[in-house]
Amino acid sequence: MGRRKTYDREDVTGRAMLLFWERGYHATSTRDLTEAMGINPGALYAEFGSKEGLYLETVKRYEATVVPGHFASLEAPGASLEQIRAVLTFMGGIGSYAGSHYGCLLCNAGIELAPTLEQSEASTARFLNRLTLAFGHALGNARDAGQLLDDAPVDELARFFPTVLMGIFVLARARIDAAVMRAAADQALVRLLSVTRPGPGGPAPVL
Amino acid sequence: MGRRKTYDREDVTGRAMLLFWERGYHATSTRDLTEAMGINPGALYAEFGSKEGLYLETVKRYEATVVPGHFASLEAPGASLEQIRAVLTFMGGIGSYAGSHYGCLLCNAGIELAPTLEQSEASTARFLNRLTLAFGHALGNARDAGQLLDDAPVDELARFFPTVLMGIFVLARARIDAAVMRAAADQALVRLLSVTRPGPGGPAPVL
DNA sequence: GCAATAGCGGAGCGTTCGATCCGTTATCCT
DNA sequence: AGGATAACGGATCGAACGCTCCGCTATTGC
Repeated sequence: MGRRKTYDREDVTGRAMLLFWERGYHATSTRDLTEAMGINPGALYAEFGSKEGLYLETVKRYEATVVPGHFASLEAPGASLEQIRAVLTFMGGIGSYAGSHYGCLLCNAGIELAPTLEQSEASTARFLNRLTLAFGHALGNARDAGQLLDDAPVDELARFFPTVLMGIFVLARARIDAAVMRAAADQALVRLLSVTRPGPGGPAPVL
Repeated sequence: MGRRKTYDREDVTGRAMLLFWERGYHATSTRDLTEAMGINPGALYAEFGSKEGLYLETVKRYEATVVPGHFASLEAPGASLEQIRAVLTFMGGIGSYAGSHYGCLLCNAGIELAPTLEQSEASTARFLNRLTLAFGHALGNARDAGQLLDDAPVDELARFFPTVLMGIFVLARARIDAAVMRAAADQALVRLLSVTRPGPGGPAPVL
């Protein structure tokens, strides 16, 4: 009974996410948030408890929507060489997209909040671990399918690629020339190519 | 004439730098700063004009002291393969050092402030460019000395290595397992090894 | 239709922010 | 020594912060 909410929780969470993503946590005030979300302070605190609570909720949403949008292909059962190449190529090119200066919310969180907010540190660690597992999964599949040399250091590569991506996210947020990101991704791809077994079903040309 | 300052400008700038480095810009209040610097607000504003002015001064100091401490070897006239290997190896190992969760002030600035403070974006771009030139310089020397294959993509590698370092800085700040950083640096080293010419004066074993 | 209830709207809470001001104290020049 | 000057110390400014409260409105069950 009683009045119905005039807002949709997922909708307003998404709007808040965009704001935190673009400006960071501290540079986004509750006033900015309520305006962008189209709700009043009372609703914000009834729904999310605190600014921090709202922030953590936007992180959840990011993990549930944005992250899969880019990495689900790597996490898919059949992920293999082709998916790794696609992800690295795409990330190398993000500098050309409008909005790339948002960077990655979880990478931004790792820099701005990890030192002072334990749950933020945890979310970045979770993200890194997820990426490592995803790349490891795809690399393992590739090796099992005979696409990789037998001595390819799968575990090391699975840690290497996410690190390169973090670097690219930093560059994107600082609006560094897109060519730098592209070069970085290309070199990561060359490293991948160097452990790839030639032959049918093998690598497509990278450069 | 008049009373002498009871503080040393470089000393207090250094203290402020440590605070900004550890906590970021917004999470550091002027009160925190004056306490750590051992001066009162009046002195801060007489000396630096504003919190932002002080911050930009700490960035200058960082560029003048901390950055050369890590990359002067690459910028030195005789820099070559050995120096590149040393820098990458060191950075791959920073996760083992106490204080590595500070990350890199200029990388942190690129994430937290680049979107809202133009001069901060510029400082990160300047840093990236500096690293790219430094690696390019050392790689060029290495090629000229016959340490690299003739078709080694010097310019691309000079953009690749700084990007990997940025990724490592993010990981360090988020207190990710040191093994991840090490693996990332190792793979960058392997990529370098793959364009290295075998022979006398050539590469030492990496792994 | 009417009381009960849940959400809306927004004024305003106490606190902390970045920044300023001024009485006091120390130092320099003559 | 003494006047001029510059920095100290810290109280305090207005604004903005995160957050709360309450009168009002819309919706519910009976």
